[in-house]
Amino acid sequence: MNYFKFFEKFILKAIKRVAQDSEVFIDLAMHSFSVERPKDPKHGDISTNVAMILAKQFKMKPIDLAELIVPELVSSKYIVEANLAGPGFINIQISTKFWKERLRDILLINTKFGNSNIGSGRKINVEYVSANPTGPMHVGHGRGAVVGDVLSKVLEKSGFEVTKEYYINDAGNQVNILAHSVYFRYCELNGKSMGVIPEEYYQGSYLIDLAEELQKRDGNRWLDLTQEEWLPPIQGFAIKSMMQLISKDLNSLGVFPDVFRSEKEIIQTGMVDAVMSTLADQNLIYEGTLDPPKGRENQDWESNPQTLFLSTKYGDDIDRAIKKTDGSWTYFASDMAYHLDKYQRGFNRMINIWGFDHGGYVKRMTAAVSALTRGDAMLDVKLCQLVNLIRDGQQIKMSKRSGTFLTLGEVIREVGRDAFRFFMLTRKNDAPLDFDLTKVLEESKDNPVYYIQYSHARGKSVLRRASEIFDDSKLVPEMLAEVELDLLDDPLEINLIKIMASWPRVLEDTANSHEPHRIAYFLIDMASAFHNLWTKGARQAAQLRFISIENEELTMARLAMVQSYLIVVASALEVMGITPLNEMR
RNA sequence: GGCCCCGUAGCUCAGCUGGAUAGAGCAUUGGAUUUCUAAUCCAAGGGUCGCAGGUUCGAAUCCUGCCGGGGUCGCCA
Repeated sequence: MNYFKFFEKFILKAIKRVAQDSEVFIDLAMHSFSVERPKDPKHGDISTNVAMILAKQFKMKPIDLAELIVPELVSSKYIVEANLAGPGFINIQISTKFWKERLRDILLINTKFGNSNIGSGRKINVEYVSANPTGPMHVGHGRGAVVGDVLSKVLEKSGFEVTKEYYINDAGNQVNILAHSVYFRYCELNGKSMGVIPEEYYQGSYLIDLAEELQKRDGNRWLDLTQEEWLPPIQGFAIKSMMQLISKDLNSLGVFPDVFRSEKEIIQTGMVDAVMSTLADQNLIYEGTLDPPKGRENQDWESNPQTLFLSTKYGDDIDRAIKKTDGSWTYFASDMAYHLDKYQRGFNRMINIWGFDHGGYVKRMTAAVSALTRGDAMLDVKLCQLVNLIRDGQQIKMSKRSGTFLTLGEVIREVGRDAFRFFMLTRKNDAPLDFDLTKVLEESKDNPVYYIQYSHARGKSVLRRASEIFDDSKLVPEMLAEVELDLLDDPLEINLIKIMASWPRVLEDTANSHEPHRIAYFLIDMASAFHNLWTKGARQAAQLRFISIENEELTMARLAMVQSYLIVVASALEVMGITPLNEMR
């Protein structure tokens, strides 16, 4: 249960009663008041600006309206106090009874606590990574993979029917170069003198490995053929191998796309042609010339007429080319077809996770989606900023030539899946991220992964200790849900419970904003509240220790809280794709 | 030159889609160890939220214009 929504509904009812009493008609469909947690705890648990927002409709001063609302609120058994403050805020103190009930919710609903139905079963497509199958992925791809994967899990928990999708760019120039690069290495292996590898070819040694594999499989049968003969099969072989490599790395990250969609297939089945003729029917395609970009050197610019899509009609800055001079479709053209393909598969909500260098591409794609679906589908593009790799305080300069290129697979093998996933979400996606290979494995509170895992291990350790004293059957969540919880009354305890109770809200906000980093920050907050309590009990106030032999009732209440904590941490970690640790040794 | 993103404490960054006295970690200083794991905790100092206007009861948040940093700019994907 999202408790903010719960009280929002309650406030709404109170408003209705006040409106009735004062014979005012108010338009509640338009309500947009806030119900939030004030920064200052002195202002209560929740605070609403409803009186300020609706004052005009009531033709009253905010404060006068608030005074009418307050008595209505206090009638709830869950509200112990409501008072007005400042220019017309209503600050509400929620009863401890309410928080104790949330604790029971957690114990009974377990890891499904926080699940909601805001998606109401609607389909949504999350396209992520989509790295070109021309080489191994780097950490930047890993960031996109984690962002997309965690977002997908959040959306699933929020009642959407999610499809995780990877678009394979297996058509066009880059995969041609790939084929040539492999063939070059293949010829070298077979003793043909090839000279220096051309600069535009992919240089990486992984292609030598690939060529060796090819030779092992086929011997020298491709050697003396024409390009027309060798290119298609070798290209197919190379793409397939690269995709295996990429999938393997994704899997080791815990990322498993549901669908791999091939660009080549989309082109070959004629979807692009079909889409373009539809657009032509709508007069959205024309022959024209583009102006050269201003302010930079373009000595090679030739103003040729070309086939353009009228993306300016849908908010783009200029119209965009859809055909190359050789007559083939541009990447944009096939990407339009691909997005229509998604729409036709039933997705009118799409999220794309892209690298930051594709920022200039967003407007034309959202324009294309509105044109192709006549405004029925919406596309949200999330751009992930660069990841800077750092070791021992020094930035690792990535250069494919000098061989200081660290692939995603290598980094995951070094730091582990869980740490990598967590750190990828310690920044919002559009901020650059420093990834420090040394710090990630550091065992201290500077390292949020350890901080959180340690708190979980501590909780587990309490339960292990408890099971030496009590019967195990008493310690399972369902049984702990039955214990008397009123004995939990320390501010630190209530604070922890409040944070745990806000988990559903965090999930909802994340699902609505498409910002998975919020989960990471929530976990840090919650772990901090737990450590506070722990340390205080262990050192400053022995009466706060979770287990006190002489008071079984109190101990059971606290074990219920610890068990709840473990449940919420575990489910937040689960969403992040991270395995909670039971002990740190 | 056009477009997109960023600018918040000495450093790295949050800031709940417009709320009250702007937060956290690191660093600095001073404290807590007969423990359910000190791999933790507590306290203190530290700010013209890049600048200037605008919108309104109210702006770090929305709009406009500058300044600074990054990205990107026809037939690469």
